[in-house]
Amino acid sequence: MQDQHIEDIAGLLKTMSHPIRLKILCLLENKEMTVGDIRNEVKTTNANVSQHLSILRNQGIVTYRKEANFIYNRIADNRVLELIKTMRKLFCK
Amino acid sequence: MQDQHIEDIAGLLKTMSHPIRLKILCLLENKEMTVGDIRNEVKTTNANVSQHLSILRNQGIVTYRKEANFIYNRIADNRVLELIKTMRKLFCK
DNA sequence: CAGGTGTTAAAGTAAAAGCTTAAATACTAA
DNA sequence: TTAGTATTTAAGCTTTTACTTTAACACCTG
Repeated sequence: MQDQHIEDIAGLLKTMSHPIRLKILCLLENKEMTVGDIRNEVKTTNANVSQHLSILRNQGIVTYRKEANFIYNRIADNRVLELIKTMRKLFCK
Repeated sequence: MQDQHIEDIAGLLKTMSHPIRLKILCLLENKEMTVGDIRNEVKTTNANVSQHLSILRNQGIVTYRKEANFIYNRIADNRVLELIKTMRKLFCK
């Protein structure tokens, strides 16, 4: 594996390696959610959820659409969805 | 996915998310290597490689055997091997 | 426009991670 | 035992990460 791939994948894993962010990704696996929706599932503040979403967006993992004054977040990268599925298969038995 | 699984997987990803550690895991994919072997591939100090190996061992990802005054490291968890293969398929095109 | 809701941004602090250096340990071989 | 090689440990320092709080911004509705 080339060093550039190593760097890229390490960056992705780092982004995914925070429990709150990983949980957000799992929550978004099959649906869109707003910041408020997510905050109801992950016990922390709105601001904190927003900060974690910002990290996920910067990494290109999550994107969103605006509607009224809600922002609906969803996973933007199908490879990440595949990766999550693989991890569930391997580690959730 | 249960919260405990989220925590566990996040911990695993965190361990794998450092470029040096991820590279070590890729190097160990098909063979055993000593600290010195690894240090030749990863440009850093012996002590630093040893510290990263210690983290990988504590996580249960890497194990080792002693022979003379060399220590041969190898991957201990087949699920991690699977995960690396999946990542290569998804992200190294 | 004014008030309310949802989201983001900025600043500060505390905790964790990572690297370097130097010393310590473990083993081999002369 | 002594010297040499391989690896580990510990301490110190710097950088990064994470959370909290507060203020700001965006959009809707009356």
